[in-house]
Amino acid sequence: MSTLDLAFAALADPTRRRIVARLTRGEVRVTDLALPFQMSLNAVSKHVKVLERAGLVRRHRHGREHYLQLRALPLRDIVRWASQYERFWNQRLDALEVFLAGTAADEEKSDD
Amino acid sequence: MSTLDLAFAALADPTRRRIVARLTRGEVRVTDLALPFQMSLNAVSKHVKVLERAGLVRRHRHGREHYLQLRALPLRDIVRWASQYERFWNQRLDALEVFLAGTAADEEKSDD
DNA sequence: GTATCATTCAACCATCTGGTTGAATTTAAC
DNA sequence: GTTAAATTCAACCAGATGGTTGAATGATAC
Repeated sequence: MSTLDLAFAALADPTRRRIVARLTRGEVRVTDLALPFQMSLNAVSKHVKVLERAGLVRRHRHGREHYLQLRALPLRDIVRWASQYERFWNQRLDALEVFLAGTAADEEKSDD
Repeated sequence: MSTLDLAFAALADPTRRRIVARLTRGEVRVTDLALPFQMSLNAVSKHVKVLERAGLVRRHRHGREHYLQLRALPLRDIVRWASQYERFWNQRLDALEVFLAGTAADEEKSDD
């Protein structure tokens, strides 16, 4: 599986996106991370492992505690990949915009 | 499932990302779309449906032919979501960069 | 050293996924 | 109107996913 595959797949789960969001506030232990979630610690632990495999989380052990840290580079790759298509979301959003855009045609082949 | 969930999940598959890329060159029929892929037409058809459900592809029928069109807005949502974390991939890429960055500390809590 | 805390490992389960094949549907072609 | 084309639908299958519970591991506390 490619790194992009892994990153996209990891972020497809809302629990894992919440974990990513949580990690912006700094390192957390697995147990603390799991607290606000309505699922077992084991389930959260598995989610963390998915994020780790995607390179989105780094872990460093300190005794029996595992501290988790955000690793954002895969997010940059995702932004880069998706940004290729920027010109496609700026154009032809819906019929109204087509109308409003009116004569301001751009170079792309137009179809509806 | 949220729209972000669906978009991330849809893009986690390399075949579907190839389909998205292909659609930037304009509309295609399902059959033509399927040609370069080493899988059955049915498999491609299913991939297209996943992209449709995620709002990344629009279909309009013209007789018995289904023309597929890229819908890029969900990609914009993904870029928006991931870009929240930009500050996290610009900082502390690895130990070397930390060293090179040297005294140029920023406001975020530092941990390793 | 024994009890306890933080975490993972392992097994299990239901559901989803990505592929297949074969039949059905709808439209075009002759 | 029969044949053929474009596509989906349906059933099936193997493997992944997201959750559970219970046991194992490893470090701390006392």
